[in-house]
Amino acid sequence: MRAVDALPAIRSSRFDLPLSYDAGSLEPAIGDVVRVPLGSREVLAFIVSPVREIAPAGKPLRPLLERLDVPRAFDEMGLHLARFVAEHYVCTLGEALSAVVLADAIPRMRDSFVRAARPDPRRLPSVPPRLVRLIWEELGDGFALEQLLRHPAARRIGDRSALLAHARALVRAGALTRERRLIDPRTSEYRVRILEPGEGSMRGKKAAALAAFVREHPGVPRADALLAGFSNAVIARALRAGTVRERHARHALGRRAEKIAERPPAATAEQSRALEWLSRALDAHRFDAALLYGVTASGKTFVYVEAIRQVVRQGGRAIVLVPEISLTPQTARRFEAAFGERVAVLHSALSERERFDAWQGCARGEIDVVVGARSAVFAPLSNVRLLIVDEAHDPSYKQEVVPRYHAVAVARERMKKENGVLLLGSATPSLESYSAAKAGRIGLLKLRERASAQPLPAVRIVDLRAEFESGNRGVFSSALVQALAERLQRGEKSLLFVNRRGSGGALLCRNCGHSPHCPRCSVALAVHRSERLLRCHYCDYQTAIPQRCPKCGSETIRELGVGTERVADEVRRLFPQARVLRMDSDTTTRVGDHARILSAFEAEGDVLVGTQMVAKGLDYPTVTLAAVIAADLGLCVPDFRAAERSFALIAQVCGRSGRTQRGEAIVQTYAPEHPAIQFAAAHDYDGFAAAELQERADTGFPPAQRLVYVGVIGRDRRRVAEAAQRYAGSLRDAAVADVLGPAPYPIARVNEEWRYRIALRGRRPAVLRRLVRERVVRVARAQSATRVAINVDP
DNA sequence: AGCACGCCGACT
DNA sequence: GTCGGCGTGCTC
Repeated sequence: MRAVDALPAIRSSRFDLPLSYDAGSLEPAIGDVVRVPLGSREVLAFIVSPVREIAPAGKPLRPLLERLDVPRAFDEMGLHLARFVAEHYVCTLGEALSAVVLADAIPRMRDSFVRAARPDPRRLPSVPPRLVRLIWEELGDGFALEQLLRHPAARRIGDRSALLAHARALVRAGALTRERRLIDPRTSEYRVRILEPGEGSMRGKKAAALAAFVREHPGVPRADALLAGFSNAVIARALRAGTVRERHARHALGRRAEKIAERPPAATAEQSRALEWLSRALDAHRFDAALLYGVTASGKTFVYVEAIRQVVRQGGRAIVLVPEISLTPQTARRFEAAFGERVAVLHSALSERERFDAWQGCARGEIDVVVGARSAVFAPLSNVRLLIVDEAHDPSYKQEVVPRYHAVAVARERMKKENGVLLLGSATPSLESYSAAKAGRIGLLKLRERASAQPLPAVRIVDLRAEFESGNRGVFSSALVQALAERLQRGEKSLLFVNRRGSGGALLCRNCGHSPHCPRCSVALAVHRSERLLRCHYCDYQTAIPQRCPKCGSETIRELGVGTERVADEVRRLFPQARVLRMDSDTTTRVGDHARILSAFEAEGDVLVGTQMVAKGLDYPTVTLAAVIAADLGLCVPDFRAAERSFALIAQVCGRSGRTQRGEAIVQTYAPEHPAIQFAAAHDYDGFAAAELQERADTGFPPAQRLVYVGVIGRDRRRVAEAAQRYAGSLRDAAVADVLGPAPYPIARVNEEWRYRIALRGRRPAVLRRLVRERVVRVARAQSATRVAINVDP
């Protein structure tokens, strides 16, 4: 008999069991989507094993019902990486696969209901007559459960589980019959919209710019035009006027015939050394890894491109991971220019269809180089010889929802499996990769010089305490005001980094000390002056800004701290003639906003005010001043990586300044003596890393030891606290790891749920994982009032 | 006795 | 995630 293992495609943290089925005459391959019986139901499942011949044993296997005619959901490497993620991050294989497969490319099974006989309400006392009336008078036959759940009248009758229970009762009574229908995936090939130059002419600045853009890049996908900052309205207008035409293309890959004949600059001595190391490692055809430690603007991308050239020349392939935020056309361009149509750039502006096409292009062998954010590490490319992680220290490589994987760890596993080379690039490496390089466990390639030979900017630390004492209550120190004035006078650009969006922080009543908090989360609400709202940055609860203190009625309720909005206003007040732009998650809600703001800044801006997103990847020659408005804010967060993150951020912000002409940086702080600030100002990563590694060794935090967080979450605070105590007690009884806590999370309540956390610490991650599996995950299945959230290597 | 509800464990 | 089995407790 021919048996094969299939994993039911059920997203559950409680179901983690590949089941064996009789393959019959089907020829299922790994990653195929099949229909299988499961108990009394039929569900979709993924094939997770090759077919094997077995002797018919006691009880017969149930059969595979059908192999669906869709492209396979993953390949052998995808399955291998999913298994790695499930094992390493303590989640189910199904959860891990959800990171590997494109959900929209998989058909779905949908429940729908067909009406049989309208029931007599007296015979079904448990079902509200209102619901029966709704179903028989308003919904059509074959209505989906989701349709019922979305109906406003139904929502008033009960919540999801109540409505589902009622529907089940009606099925049992014979009033409804239930059908399972297959919903086709939302993707299909050959359907990418691309833009080409047209004959028509029209007035309008934006439309003319679009026409020029399309002439420059004929065949550019519509998504790229959006990403480049042209809005749908502009595109629609240009199409109507005929200045551009749109057509459907097979996929977005054939377009880069444009050879940006960019002659590669000659390599610096340091770049050559790095490339030689990589060349040797690639030729060795076994796993190797290195840290490419290069200061800001030292030409890391050049090394990536040249190393990939070698790989491609030898018939291999490469993946480049970049933090989502740096996925600007600027970065992607370098790779497109070098590798043309053999590059797939996976960015957030792609539609599901385009993403699917790019994925299929990989699977069909049409792609040699993939550039993308975190999830691109799972791209179905074969023969990947080189995997590059740019800005490898960036926190966005850790996925914060299940599966909570770190792309660098997955990249490493992938290269081990494929005997390839892993290259981690950073100006401020994570302490994990830095200590690995220092200890000789991975290679260390250094780029100490900026490619332009410009020195790093001089950094001035401004003590805000002294500023306050001398009577300056404003956002800007006098040094910063003066530096800004000089830049404006000389027509140079400035960058102001603020680590908080909105106009400010919390409201605080100077009379009674009251501060309005979110009713669902335990955080203060942030002031958003321009929208005249208080907003929760965790659940987005919104309410009006009170004029008087809601508690004592005093009018002395004021903002505490500053955000991007307030800083931008302040610049405009001080320098009315300055052209000020703001960039944060409030001003970049739509696709293309990011690029629109950046190009406006490049073209005619004087001052750019922003959060994290201005710190990374920006490369504008005329920025000669970069400033951190309040450097200590990041140091106050209760996270063992607070200093590391602050150092990286300050170094990055400073690195934006003076890339091609001499620049300076200003760091405002209430804690000028803090090592993270001192070392960052001195451009001394090695000094910082040595001090911080010593600190981690003393306190037992990573990389000295490994960490697993066990979160216990639920609506009832007492039950959550009790469950957390039980888990902690049981973990301590095992006596194989340090158990810290439980303690409330730094934000103890989010969306009406309480959260307690236990930290497990030990030297051997496998021991920690086994402990969590045996004493938490297994037990958690039986608990319904609380759930657990496991975070390995947080 | 008949039936709704909640809690478990099984699902190949 | 979903189903069915089983025990409990309520109503006719």
